[in-house]
Amino acid sequence: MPELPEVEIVKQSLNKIVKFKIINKVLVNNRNLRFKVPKNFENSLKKQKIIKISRRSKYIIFEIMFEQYLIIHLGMSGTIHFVINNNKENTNLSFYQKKDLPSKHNHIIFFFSELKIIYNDPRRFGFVKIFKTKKDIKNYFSKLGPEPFSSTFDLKYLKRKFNKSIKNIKSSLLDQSLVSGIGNIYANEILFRSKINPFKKVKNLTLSEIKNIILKTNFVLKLAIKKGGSSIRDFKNISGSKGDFQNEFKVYSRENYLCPSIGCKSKIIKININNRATYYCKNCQK
DNA sequence: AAGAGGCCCTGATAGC
DNA sequence: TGCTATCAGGGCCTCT
Repeated sequence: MPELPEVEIVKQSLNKIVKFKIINKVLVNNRNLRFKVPKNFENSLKKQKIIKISRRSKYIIFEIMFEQYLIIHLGMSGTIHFVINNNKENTNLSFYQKKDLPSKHNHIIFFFSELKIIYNDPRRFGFVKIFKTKKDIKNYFSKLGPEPFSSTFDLKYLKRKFNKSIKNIKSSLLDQSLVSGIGNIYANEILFRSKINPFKKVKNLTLSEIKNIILKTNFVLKLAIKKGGSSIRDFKNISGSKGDFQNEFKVYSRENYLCPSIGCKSKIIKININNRATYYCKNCQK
């Protein structure tokens, strides 16, 4: 599920339902996530007020009074959903209520006065962390490259980085220290729409190709956010409804389908690059 | 020291 | 039906 657009959707929903609310209680059912959930986790958050929820790359950040930061990473299979308390059926939050809740793998539950937030993650590649100072969280994110929408993710920046790299463009887009938030689905989709072969060495990209990559990165990610993200296996937003971007896939998970470009008779190829499934059209992507 | 590969884990699906 | 193998949206760690 979770690349930048999906995490962005979750973040937006969380702001609608728990911003300015107080965490009454935290229950950890399973501490064995990607990293062990620390012993003081529950107590650090108990009775604390959430100021706002933001996002950096694929991380959700809860800013909590006073000067405390909770980050949640959803890994490969993490989802967040919520349940309204029985006695509050008719709150204005009912609209978001999730219909059928997963029962297994509900590892962490955050209780609020009229609802609870549940962190579910079958594969447990996700994790939570708490930072006590702004400096600590800043430091934690210091290795991340710019956000794709940020003005520092520009032609000059990429050209400079690409000149020093022997990598191909596909693995570069997945390199979170180059640009943060793009995952395997969107890397494939961005390259198709840029008409660039995933194997192409970044050193050999022309200026107009790099420009195009920036443009298409923005286009694809923004469209995905607008469509509510991609749902390919499990739920997506916190209400359990699916996103629509999977219907916009041009190449991802479309091996042997006809290339969607008008007039192109080639079939979409699937091949591994750095152990990640890579889909592309040999004819359109040079 | 950048870059490639292994690995953490469960569940869905494909193939026999 | 029931087994085994393969694959999945990520990122940390180790080795070269």
